[in-house]
Amino acid sequence: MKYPQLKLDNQLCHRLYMASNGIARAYRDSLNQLDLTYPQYVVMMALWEKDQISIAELLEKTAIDGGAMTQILKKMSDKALLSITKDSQDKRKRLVQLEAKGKAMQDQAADIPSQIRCRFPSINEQQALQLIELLDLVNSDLN
Amino acid sequence: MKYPQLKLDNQLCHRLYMASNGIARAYRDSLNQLDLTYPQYVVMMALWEKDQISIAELLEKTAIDGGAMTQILKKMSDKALLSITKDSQDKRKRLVQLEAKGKAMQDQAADIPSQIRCRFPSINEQQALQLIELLDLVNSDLN
DNA sequence: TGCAAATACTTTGCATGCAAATTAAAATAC
DNA sequence: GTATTTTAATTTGCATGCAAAGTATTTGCA
Repeated sequence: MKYPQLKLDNQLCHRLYMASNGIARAYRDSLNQLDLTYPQYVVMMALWEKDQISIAELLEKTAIDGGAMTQILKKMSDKALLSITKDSQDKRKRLVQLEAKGKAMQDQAADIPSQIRCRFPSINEQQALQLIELLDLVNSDLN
Repeated sequence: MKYPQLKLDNQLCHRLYMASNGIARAYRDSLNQLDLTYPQYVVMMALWEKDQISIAELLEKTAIDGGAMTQILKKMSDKALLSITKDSQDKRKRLVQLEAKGKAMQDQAADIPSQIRCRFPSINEQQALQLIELLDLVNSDLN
């Protein structure tokens, strides 16, 4: 190997790629029971925290792509999880609010985090917190 | 908020999601100059390390999806970066080998890692290594 | 030997992630 | 006050990631 810096073993990004895909895969069984994809679950978490927010605010909280968000919200609206209304103050904005079904789903989702946690026996609490801390540093550098 | 475990701020997975997408985005400028996407770059790194490997071996090293790999290799083959031949021993297998253009690209790619590294001024070397260590633990639990 | 099971890939259909173009409405500029 | 710019979303086209189905070979086992 001519350039050690090009070895896959030395790539932080490749590890993030594998971890991100792998964890999303780990969520799949739990989320299938709620008929949610991972990005849709993220939208639900954002709305459970704060309902009645604009799409722009939802984009900021979730870091989901804007183009994808339009499609995601349409599907979630079709599933009666939420509804979208025009903001009467600023007609460019649209407001997202949870419907009854979406609100009720929160109780069913409450167990998911611990289910996922069980999938990572090699990581103790301290390491999980450390990982979060380091990822926050990474993300802070991404603009 | 009824369930603190559902807060976005407490989600390791969401941070991984943001970091993975964000870093891949950070690679984009550099990779555009080589006319490569990030997964294609990963394939190149795998082949620079070890040429003449089967698609199965490439899948294992890169952790790219099998269905996607077929398409990715086709595009890379169209770009004359590599070629694919049938294994004469086992006709189910196909072997991937770098073409001249793909081999030459390694020199141009050699600067990419340091370019990316500069995008993360908040992370020192020790933290980068620690992050790699923790991600390896995560990935080891993802079998 | 003969055939079911496993392997190595490919194909298909759906759900994003992303960049770029587009539309509509509000904010600013002059 | 109208033109220009900015902001909020949607649309479009392309590249995966993923599950499931399909194809071609090779193994394994009776």
